[in-house]
Amino acid sequence: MIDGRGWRTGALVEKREIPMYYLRITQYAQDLLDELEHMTEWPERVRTMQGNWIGRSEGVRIGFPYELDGQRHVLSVFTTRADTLMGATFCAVAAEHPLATHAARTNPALAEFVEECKRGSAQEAEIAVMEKRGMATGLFVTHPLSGKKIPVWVGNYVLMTYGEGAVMGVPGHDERDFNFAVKYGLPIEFVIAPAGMDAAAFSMTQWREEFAAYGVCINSGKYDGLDYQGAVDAIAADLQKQGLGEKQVQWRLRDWGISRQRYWGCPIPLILCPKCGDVPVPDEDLPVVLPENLVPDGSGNPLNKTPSFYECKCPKCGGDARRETDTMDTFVDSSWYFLRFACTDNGRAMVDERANYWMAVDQYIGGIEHAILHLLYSRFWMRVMRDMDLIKVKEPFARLLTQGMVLNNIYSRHSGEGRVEYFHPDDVDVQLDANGAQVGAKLRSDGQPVQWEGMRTMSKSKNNGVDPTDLVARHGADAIRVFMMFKAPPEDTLEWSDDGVEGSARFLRRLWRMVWEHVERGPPAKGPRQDLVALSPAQREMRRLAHATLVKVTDDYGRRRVFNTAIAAVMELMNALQKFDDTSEQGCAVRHEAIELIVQLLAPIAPHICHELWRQLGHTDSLIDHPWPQPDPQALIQERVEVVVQVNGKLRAKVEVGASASKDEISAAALADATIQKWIEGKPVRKVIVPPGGKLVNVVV
RNA sequence: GCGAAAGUGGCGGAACUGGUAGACGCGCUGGAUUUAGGUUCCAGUGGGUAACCCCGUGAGGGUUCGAGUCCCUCCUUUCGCACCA
Repeated sequence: MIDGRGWRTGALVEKREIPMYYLRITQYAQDLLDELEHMTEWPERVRTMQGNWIGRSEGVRIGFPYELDGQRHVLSVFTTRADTLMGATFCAVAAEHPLATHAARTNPALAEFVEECKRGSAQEAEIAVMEKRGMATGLFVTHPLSGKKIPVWVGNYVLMTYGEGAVMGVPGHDERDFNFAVKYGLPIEFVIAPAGMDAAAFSMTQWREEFAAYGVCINSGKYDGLDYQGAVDAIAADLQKQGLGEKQVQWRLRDWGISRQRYWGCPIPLILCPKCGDVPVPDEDLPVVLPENLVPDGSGNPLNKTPSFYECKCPKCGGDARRETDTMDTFVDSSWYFLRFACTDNGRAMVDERANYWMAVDQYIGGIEHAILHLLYSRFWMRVMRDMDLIKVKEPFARLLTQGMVLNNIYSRHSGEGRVEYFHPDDVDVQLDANGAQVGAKLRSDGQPVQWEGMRTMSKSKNNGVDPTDLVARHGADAIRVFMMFKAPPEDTLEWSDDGVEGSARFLRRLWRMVWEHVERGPPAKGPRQDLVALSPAQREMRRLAHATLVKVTDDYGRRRVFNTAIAAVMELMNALQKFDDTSEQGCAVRHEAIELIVQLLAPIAPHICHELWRQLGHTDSLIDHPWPQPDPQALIQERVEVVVQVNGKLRAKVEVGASASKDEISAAALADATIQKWIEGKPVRKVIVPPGGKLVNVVV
């Protein structure tokens, strides 16, 4: 939608009331919220976002009585700040509220305003930034506690979909109400004294953040002196006595409207009978099958123009009826498709017993953009199926990984008439300065400059997609896997880079060559033989590094679930091993052990190459059947360790001490160091701090 | 606007519990090998400085012996906001 018109047809967009089918997700709000707490294998931020989306708030429903056409009615509002009720100076209702409709009947200006509000956006983001406007209805309601008459306004910021489509206006203690009151000259009353704020600071013209703070009731008659909770409790009790309110839990979550006015979705299996109402399609007539020969012409749902689809008989009374032509939101399908993988061959039921065996999904992967809707709808759908005895589990996804999207460079040229042409990064040569920073880009075919628009999500329209099959053919699937796992943590966006893939391929070639040379040098059939006591310091250090890498990589894969640092650790080990040119029998045995570890550690990332290298190393079993290696505690022991010495928090020297040195020994060694002596010369040493771990000393002078 | 994240060299990122900032890789520079290009190998690579050193994790303040990490204020970017899915 652009400027209130559809971008394709130019048609004016308007809000319209359409009867729709809703799924009552709100009925499960509490359980959907409660269970989040136990879903520890989901990312924290997704759980937080879902919790906020469900949006439980505890407050008070308050009734403002009024008379209309001689009959007594009550305008209901919900508030989390019932303590401010005595400061309510107006009420505001949504444009769709019955009171607004009623008042508009006799008030043309109001009718026009109401119509204007209805034309406005329904999107939360747009409502939030639009100008707050209102108009008096001329109607008044009675304040339930003070008995004062207070005016009812129509506000374009009041949502019909939240609560009952009406709010009380407390300009003294709500910023939105304050601005509204100032704008329209409505009275402002201050009824809360925020802690630590001087009462003289109250202003009738300038909003201050503190006005909304909790505090003690003032100017509130019998409630004066009560704090937030005391006032809420007392006011709720008084309202309840009069039948004009009670404590209530309100949810931000709305019911799920699933009707879509288009034909390429799953049919809603209902028949609309003028006599019997909405009648479900009988089981034996399911599924309802859509015609496949329809072509949308841009003027609404083609099913509405297809009598062969919508004309039918009512299953109850046999009379002429009309089949529902709205179809379902595609989120409906995505809410349970995963269950069907367990029972694809069952054409008689949604699921069968096998789904109970396989569910929940052990590891679900999806983009962060699905953090709320898809993942919440699926959780809801499972609960419904469980309540219908179709399945036994209620949480669909045991562990969730929200992976980042893949980005690539975008290059374009903008022509005069606002047209844009996008060029594939493969067809562009990049110009670099002496540091390797990108300073420009040219199209290879004509040598003329193109504009770089940064790294963005791969898409057809931006012509920056990459076909993985070409790359797999050129470098092998292992190299692509190593690149993708190495480039960034899986949750982060992945910036595509041909050079990066090249680097991963180079790394794997280096590994291949290293194993090859090792195997050539001596028959591994002899097996690794190490006399641990007789290892030289260099051999011992090599062996320590290999086992330390094993510990780190195991932790990264297991507890931390990050792969880029695991691969980096293996690369480090390989770099060290390449410098280790010890060809003695002991040296070869140490190298053999380290190489085997590398092959095993890398196998989850580069399975094909590692499988083959494992066999080259003389094994007859398959690597995938081989148990994960265990570190040798003996190998991890260090005799001497390096200690970093700081003076006033700045790194000044490094000293070596025995691995079992005490704190006193460490600080003595640090203070004895010549460089440190120079730094502390002439200044009294006030403190020497040796934090646990014994890897660092800070000398404070 | 609201909710959720993120911001570290030329680039992607590392630093896990407040303790050596820049691991690892890409790129770049120089050299070796090569008829040449590519490949491979070696060395260097945050900024300033002749050096000692100084400065540096989006900006500004604070806590601490010590802050990329904790606290406060602000800026920017990304995701979501219910009819794109």
